[in-house]
Amino acid sequence: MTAPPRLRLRLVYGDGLKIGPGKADLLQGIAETGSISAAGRGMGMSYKRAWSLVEEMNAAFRMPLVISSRGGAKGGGAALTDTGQQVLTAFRHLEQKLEHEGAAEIARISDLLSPDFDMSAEK
Amino acid sequence: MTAPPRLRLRLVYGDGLKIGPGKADLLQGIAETGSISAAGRGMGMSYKRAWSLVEEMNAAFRMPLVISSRGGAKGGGAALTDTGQQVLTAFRHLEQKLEHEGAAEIARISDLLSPDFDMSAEK
DNA sequence: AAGCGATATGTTTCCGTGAACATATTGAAA
DNA sequence: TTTCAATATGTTCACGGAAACATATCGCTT
Repeated sequence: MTAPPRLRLRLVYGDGLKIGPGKADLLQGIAETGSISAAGRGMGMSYKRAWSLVEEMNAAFRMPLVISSRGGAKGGGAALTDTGQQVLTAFRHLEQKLEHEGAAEIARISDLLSPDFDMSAEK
Repeated sequence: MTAPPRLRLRLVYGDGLKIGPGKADLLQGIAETGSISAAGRGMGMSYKRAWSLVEEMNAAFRMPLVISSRGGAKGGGAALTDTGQQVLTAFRHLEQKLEHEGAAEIARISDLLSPDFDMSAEK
């Protein structure tokens, strides 16, 4: 039996906006660390890139998903807004549903794979 | 209400193998046209790329998903094997399930988007 | 035997995305 | 009032993947 795959899912809106694992992980990281840069570091992402994604998300929604502050005791920080938390939660639920409800189809594909296709190195 | 997003989902196996919308569409195109190049053309993909994807898939599964022949009256052709048809069908079912079962979560996110984010130009 | 259309495969060119580097700004704490 | 850590933002550079270009091969038709 071949090891199950990781599922990657993203919502693609008509314009450039895409919401996928990258943004979801970033939101989660910000919620956990209280910092854009720390969240980025945690997932091997440059601050520049992390900040760009945050900016993109904040611009796309009615209300920002992330609020941030500069200066102060610890230099600044960031946190999820209520909207941000909602988006993250909904996305995670969607991922979970897919994994559970789609188990049969996924297995059907995995079982057809060549046996020597197991977890090895990844790019 | 913001237009619903397109859902893109892919299965990522440990090594380089990824199965997503591109390969699924290609398989479907081959089934419909009976030709790798015609399928590629139909989706704005070079024959080179289309063929590379086919080669990749054939190598990853126990049995090839696509069989092809060269020469002959019409130059050659290609078709899905039984395995190929199974993989395509399973993937499509997975997509449909996601769209149906995940409608609530998707709406939850879409409703938070800025109103002026509708279908316009796409990349 | 010549032609055609599609598969098969290699080589080179181009471009967008992210990495790397650089700097300015902010405000509480020491 | 100096320091500090994180936000904010711009610029340049390198790399990988896809496109573009180029051939070779095959086998039914005519």
